[in-house]
Amino acid sequence: MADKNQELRDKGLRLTPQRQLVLEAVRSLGHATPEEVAEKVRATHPGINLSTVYRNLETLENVGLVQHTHLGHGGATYHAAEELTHLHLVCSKCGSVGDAPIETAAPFVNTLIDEYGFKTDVTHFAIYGTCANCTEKS
Amino acid sequence: MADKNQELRDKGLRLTPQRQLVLEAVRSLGHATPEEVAEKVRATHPGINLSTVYRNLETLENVGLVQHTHLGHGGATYHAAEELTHLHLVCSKCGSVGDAPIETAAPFVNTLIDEYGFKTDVTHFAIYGTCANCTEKS
DNA sequence: TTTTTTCTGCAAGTAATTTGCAACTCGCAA
DNA sequence: TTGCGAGTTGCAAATTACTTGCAGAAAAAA
Repeated sequence: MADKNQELRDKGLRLTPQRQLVLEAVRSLGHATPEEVAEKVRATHPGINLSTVYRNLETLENVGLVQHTHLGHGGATYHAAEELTHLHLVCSKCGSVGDAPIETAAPFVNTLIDEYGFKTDVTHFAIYGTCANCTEKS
Repeated sequence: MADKNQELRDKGLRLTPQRQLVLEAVRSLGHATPEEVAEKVRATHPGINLSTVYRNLETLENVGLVQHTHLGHGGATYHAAEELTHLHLVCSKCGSVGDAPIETAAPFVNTLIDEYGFKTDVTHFAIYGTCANCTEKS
């Protein structure tokens, strides 16, 4: 607990219960929209305000503890920064979010750098497509 | 002109001036948000309504003449279907949209299919990163 | 031309996120 | 341990981006 306090204070942030709850929620949920984070937090702290969740997600992102990804359809989803070691495979049929190790894209990433000077981090955005499940069904 | 009329009629669509203007705007703009399409169309046809633009983009997408991509930040961008033969390299620093041929990602796409059964079309979403220009500057 | 049916404009409605502001509270400092 | 000041919160209103309902307008078919 002391560590966690430190972790936030080190970034120059105040240690408020709301802030801690938001960070814990993001970490335990893996992938989550702001709405889902709020829901999770409210399970133990009903009074928390949605805009507080939004503000804390932004703040935590600024100090590098969480990051967000656009999984399409306007909604951003957040995850803890330390979990960003995989690609997001989002199924546009069923909406499921799968993972694949980052190495899968390594050659692709290198090609983009070598040929276009474009440095990309494939963990920061979603890869859209159709998952194995949905492919079978159709 | 007769061809273009045919092109829409063949899809079972009515040939309205608004529709034609929206399609032309998408084709001439390359990448564009609904707002930008509306702006372009209004340059020659001030009376056109924004919801008409949205509805036409949706309609045109349904018949396969245009497609949209999520270039992050909630906003969808549209482009003519015939142009969809490249990846979108979006710079998160300067916002510029670059292109790369689809072959660049072919091995990556194949790996996803082979190992995860995940079928993706990399032209449908943006690849985020930092463009060569912005990399130099920093 | 008349009829049928799709489109359009307008206005109101949503959903998701942001912002202004007064009240609050965390952390340092006395 | 108490007090102060800056960072935070809650609330309500504002904004943004898009959607929807509907009546009248205008294509295409008859």
